[in-house]
Amino acid sequence: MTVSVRDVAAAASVSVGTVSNVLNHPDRVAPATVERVLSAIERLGFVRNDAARQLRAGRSRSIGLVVLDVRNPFFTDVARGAEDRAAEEGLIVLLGDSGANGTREAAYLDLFEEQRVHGLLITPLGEDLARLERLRRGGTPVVLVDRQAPPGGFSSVAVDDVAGGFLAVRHLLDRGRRRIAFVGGPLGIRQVSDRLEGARRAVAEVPGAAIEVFPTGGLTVPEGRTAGEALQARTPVERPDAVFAANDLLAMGLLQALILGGELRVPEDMALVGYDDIDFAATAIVPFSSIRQPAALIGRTAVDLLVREASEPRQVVFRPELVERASTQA
Amino acid sequence: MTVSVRDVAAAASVSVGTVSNVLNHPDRVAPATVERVLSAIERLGFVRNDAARQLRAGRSRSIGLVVLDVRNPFFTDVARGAEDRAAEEGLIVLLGDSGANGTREAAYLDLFEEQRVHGLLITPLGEDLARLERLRRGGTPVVLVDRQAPPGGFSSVAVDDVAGGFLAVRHLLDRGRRRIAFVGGPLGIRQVSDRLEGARRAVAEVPGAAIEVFPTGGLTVPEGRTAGEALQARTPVERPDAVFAANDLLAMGLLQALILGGELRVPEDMALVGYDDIDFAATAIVPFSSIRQPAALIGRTAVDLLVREASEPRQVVFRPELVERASTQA
DNA sequence: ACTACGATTTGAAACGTTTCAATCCTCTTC
DNA sequence: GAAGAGGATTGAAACGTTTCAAATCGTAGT
Repeated sequence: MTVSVRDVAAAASVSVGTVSNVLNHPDRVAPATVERVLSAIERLGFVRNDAARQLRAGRSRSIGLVVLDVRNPFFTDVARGAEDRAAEEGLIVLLGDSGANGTREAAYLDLFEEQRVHGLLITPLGEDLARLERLRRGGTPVVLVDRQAPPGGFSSVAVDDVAGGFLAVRHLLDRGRRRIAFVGGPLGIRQVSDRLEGARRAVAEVPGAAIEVFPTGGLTVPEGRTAGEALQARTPVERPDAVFAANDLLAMGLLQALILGGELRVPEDMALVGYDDIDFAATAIVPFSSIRQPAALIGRTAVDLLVREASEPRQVVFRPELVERASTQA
Repeated sequence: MTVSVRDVAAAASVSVGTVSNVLNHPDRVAPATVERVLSAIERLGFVRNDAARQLRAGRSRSIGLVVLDVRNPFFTDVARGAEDRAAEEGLIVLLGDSGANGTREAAYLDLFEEQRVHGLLITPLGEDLARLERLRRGGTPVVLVDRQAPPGGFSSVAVDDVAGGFLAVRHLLDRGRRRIAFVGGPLGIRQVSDRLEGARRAVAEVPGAAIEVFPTGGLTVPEGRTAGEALQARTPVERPDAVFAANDLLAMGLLQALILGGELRVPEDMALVGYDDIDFAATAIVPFSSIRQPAALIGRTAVDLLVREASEPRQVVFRPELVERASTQA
């Protein structure tokens, strides 16, 4: 049925070894022979079988990337950065979406392990890194994405989420707000708890400031909307005067509930800061302030570390920065 | 180095054939033996080598999906739908991003062909389907996504883009607008030219209405911004009073240029309709009207057709619908 | 006790590639 | 004209799995 290297060899009157050499080491083959083999390949419509190639090589040329949510523009930007860098190395990226779900995460890890991926990029869900540790020991380089690893262990590329949370809430306090709401969850996700930690520190520095946590079940627009309705329902005296959302999707949902659904004004009644600075933040119904992370660069760097992993694990940490917009104007 | 089926066989004192049967046809093996093999697998940390598996099987369990732009939420929604349906069939989706670039599209096709994917889902770039036709004849089912195929050829799942364009512009005309701008491009992309075609038909039905095309180099936010600046620069008398953007990312860019960058009001000075109805349209600085397409359902259906492709190619066409928002209020 | 039959298990072949030691040529060089 | 160098080519082994015909075992029926 399908054309194999053997058929090509026969058609070009050479051995299979030569055909393989034409494909992989053209310099070792006489130009005239290369020509002849290439034309046979063309004529027969031969297409390399990657499975056989990998089987022989012992390792594939793809790297697995497991993210928390593909629908979050932050992660697609990371993916894009990773793909670009991977392409430079002749590698391709397989994108898996764990949906912040432990079972799906495990399923993708199984899959990538069976595929003998060249390496693994992952935004791990919980604190249990045993599985990843096993993989790493088995010879598959692993890079933690958007999650700082303790030195000496995994390579990692992350943004200082505690600093980011601090930055966000400090900004709200600077604007004179004192009753801060933190919207985000589940707290089991490291990014969320770190951002909250930073927020608390900022609040601790200012006498009279307080923070209240509005936990959510996930980092999505609908969850944000639900939280917004809860805020909305409060009487003016017991209502926070500012919100820090753990990511921009939540912030979007909050805006929907506060402005479209309710009658609150942003920033007058409630200031808002988000996290990630996705493209859509600048064009939101009230363009909102956000903590920017260099998404594409994170992806790019992750692949970088992966390629060098052979030598030695390294931890890279980027600094987040505040982008001010209308949602926190005086 | 790595544990193979042979090692497991030795450890469990059975033949390799039996190990394979435990993995693939447990019912053919005596319960006690299954137990013994499973425990050996556990003990040795055996992981199936997918390359060898595929080599033997002749075909992989993954299906390739090539989209025009992963950063467009419409396509990630399609991907999500496809993944869900694929998971039900025990298949996994490999996501490729052509970036509306012929070279990258070809590269992904090469890759997927070498991987002997189970099937291919693609939003093809141009009109040249010869390559896909060859693939199909070679036994790899192909489903065209978001692009209608002529009956008898490929399976396809699409939305009637001409109808969508018609719907959008008809709505603008109903609102009393007469000078319509169409923002989109390149026109080589079928979706774009179809939507324009529908727009023209709507205009043709109303005496005194005119349409002007503002071509863009792509369907992205920055391209929309550029087009917006061009609109912005017009004097009031020669400026259109409504815009139909070929997709929502363009619409976002237009909003940025018109409102944030300029001094035009939406919808008073310029009404706006987008296409795709991505989640962010409802929360834009001016929530804008858009033509909704059932993205996740499209993905889901595409996999559905793929699985059935063996039997007979089918063409599915969904109807787009208008969602009205503030950008086209009276 | 003998046969037949079904349930288990076995072991070698096959999938299509790459690698590598061995072989074959063709020129140089002395 | 012989020896040697070195480029080009060959062909078999190996990668790890699944399949399938054949072998083995145990048991029920007569």
